[in-house]
Amino acid sequence: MPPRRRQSVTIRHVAADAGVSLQTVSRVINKEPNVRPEMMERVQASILKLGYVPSIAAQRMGGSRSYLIVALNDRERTIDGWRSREGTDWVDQMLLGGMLTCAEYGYRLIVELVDTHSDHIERELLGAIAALQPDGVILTPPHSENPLITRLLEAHGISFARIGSLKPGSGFPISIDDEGAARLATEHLTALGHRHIGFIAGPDDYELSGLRVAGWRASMAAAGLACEGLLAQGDFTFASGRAAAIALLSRIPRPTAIVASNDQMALATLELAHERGLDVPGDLSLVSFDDTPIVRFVRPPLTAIVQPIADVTARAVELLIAEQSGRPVPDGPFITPASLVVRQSTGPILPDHTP
Amino acid sequence: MPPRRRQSVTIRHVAADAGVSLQTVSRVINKEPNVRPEMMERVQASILKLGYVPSIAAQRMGGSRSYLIVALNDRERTIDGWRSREGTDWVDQMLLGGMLTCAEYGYRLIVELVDTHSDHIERELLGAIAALQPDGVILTPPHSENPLITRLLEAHGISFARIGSLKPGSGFPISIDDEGAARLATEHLTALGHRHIGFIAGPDDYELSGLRVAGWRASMAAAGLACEGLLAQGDFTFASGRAAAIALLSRIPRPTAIVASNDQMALATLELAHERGLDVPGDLSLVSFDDTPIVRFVRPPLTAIVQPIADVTARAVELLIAEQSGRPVPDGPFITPASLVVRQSTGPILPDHTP
DNA sequence: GTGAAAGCGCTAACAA
DNA sequence: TTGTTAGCGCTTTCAC
Repeated sequence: MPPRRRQSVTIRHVAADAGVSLQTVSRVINKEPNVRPEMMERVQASILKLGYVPSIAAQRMGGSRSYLIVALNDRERTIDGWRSREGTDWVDQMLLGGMLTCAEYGYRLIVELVDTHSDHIERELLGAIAALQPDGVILTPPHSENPLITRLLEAHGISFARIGSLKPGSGFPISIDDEGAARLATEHLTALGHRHIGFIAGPDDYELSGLRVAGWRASMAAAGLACEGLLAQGDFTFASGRAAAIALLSRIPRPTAIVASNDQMALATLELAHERGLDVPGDLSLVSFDDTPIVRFVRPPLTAIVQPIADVTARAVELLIAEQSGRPVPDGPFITPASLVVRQSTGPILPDHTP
Repeated sequence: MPPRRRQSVTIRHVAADAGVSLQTVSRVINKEPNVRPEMMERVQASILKLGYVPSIAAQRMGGSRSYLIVALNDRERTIDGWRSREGTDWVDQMLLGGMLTCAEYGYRLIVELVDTHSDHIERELLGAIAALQPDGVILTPPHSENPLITRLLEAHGISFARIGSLKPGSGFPISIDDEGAARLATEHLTALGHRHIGFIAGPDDYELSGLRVAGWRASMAAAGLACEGLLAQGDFTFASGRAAAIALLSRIPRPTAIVASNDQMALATLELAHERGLDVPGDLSLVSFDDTPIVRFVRPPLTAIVQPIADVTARAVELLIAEQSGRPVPDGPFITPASLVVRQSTGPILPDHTP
């Protein structure tokens, strides 16, 4: 059994070294007002000299913050992503934006996985809250819209951000501009001359699925194009993407372009196109959503909507910490624009094209 | 400013509900012996009824564990990996193995980034230790061999695992079988008839670099082949891989096969081969190390050594927790075998091959 | 502006 | 086997 470990340098040591009370040191640590500059300097010198760093456990016990932010992800989806090693870097991008921003403010980000479709989700979440006492929680789809979760957080007075959700209600609604992104993708295709543009939607339990469809519809309407028979739905898996692509490519006239709501479904569409002897982009243009690493390595590299997940997560952390600190925070919704990267899976339609 | 949050259900509530002392509840929580079964049941019933979960901050304050394990990664390398979005899923695999295993035991994994080549590495690490008071630390290359880090951890009495390091000394040495993996790769090639097998080594500050070279040398020797002029060195980056590949492919006779110490360098070699009009695997067989997602999506998909990072990390967590709990732990070193996935970048050499 | 007090939720040491 | 006591390191009162 390891020895009982104690803090080597505590606030007490600093106080003694600087010749002030514990309280004064505490005030300096927390950058509170009402401390004379010379006092502050003296204390800070001692802190530096002794290499003092406050214990977050003790800070929390004293009734202050825990300096912990929890990022709540869907267990099944996340683990599947890790196991399958298909290059989905959603979690990495969250860490990139979330961890680094947390670090700037002396916070830490802890990733937690919970089952969305479980009856014991409340128990799991309560456990995490009780154990960690986080100062804030970042909800990711499909948790962002789960009333069990949002209500529980609200009841406990814990601030949270809902990534990928724009509904009003408590918690910061924060998202990329899904509708705008879908418009961007569709307009890119109409500008290339496409008139039959299929769309593969995501599942209904993601709010963003509907928004992306709406963006596509709006863009089609603006270009005076019909949508009938050009919408298929998947659930973000490769298999579902294949099924959707089969439906779209069997249509007559065959669409000359397809926008898929995520990379896996786009990849499935690409594979099917190749199987059917369709050249991409010669016979079929393809736009993907997410821009996970692999879409750059397939042939042809896919034109894709880039999801600025790191930016969105960084934003979420900043809002959470600002609220914690009592700083004024605007209401939102907080929408980050997405961008389109044109690669080699989209091209102009031939004027004499007869599908 | 948010309201001062307190634990809603504390050990006190449970004690009152069960009609026992705080200490008895504490004993039940910590599965200590010397509690009558009926007492235990009564307490556990109350815990379940009230939905009690101990606060790790308070547990830590009481002088017990923090239930936190820190995974220490190199800041620059990690952030570069995330930013470049090249599909490296090292962190994901660490989380997969580490988080899930932590969760089994009621622990949490916290990822920390520190600069290896910094003079303030001690300050950074001390800060993390003081703030978090982790029960264990997982060191990843190139931290695993950094004496500044290992000494500091040792001085603080914190158990740690050194991933990718086999040197004796404190901390659990735990690694994949790098030498065996390199042998596996080389033998695969000799079995296909290759006699000029080049090797691109990693940088010297990674112990595994040397081990992989040793495995290659051993395999070459066993097959009665010479190594002269067939060894080049990179630093795991794409650019360095390209330089190394140029060196190897300029040699006369040109190697008919190359083993690269990681994926990025293998990818660089593949690109160079294509530029020079070399067919893979017709003119050049290529084996990669790591098997990150993208190597399955390039043309041709690369034969690769699979790094069981999740397994290794899970192992590290288990050792750390076992030591924490006072359970007996073997000495190690703990070596996890690697495996080879044969894809389409390796093939037999033609008998009449004249490089 | 600064300091002294009490207490956060829990566990270690001790006593019974 | 169980209960009592005294902290852990910090922050919040509330005095001065």
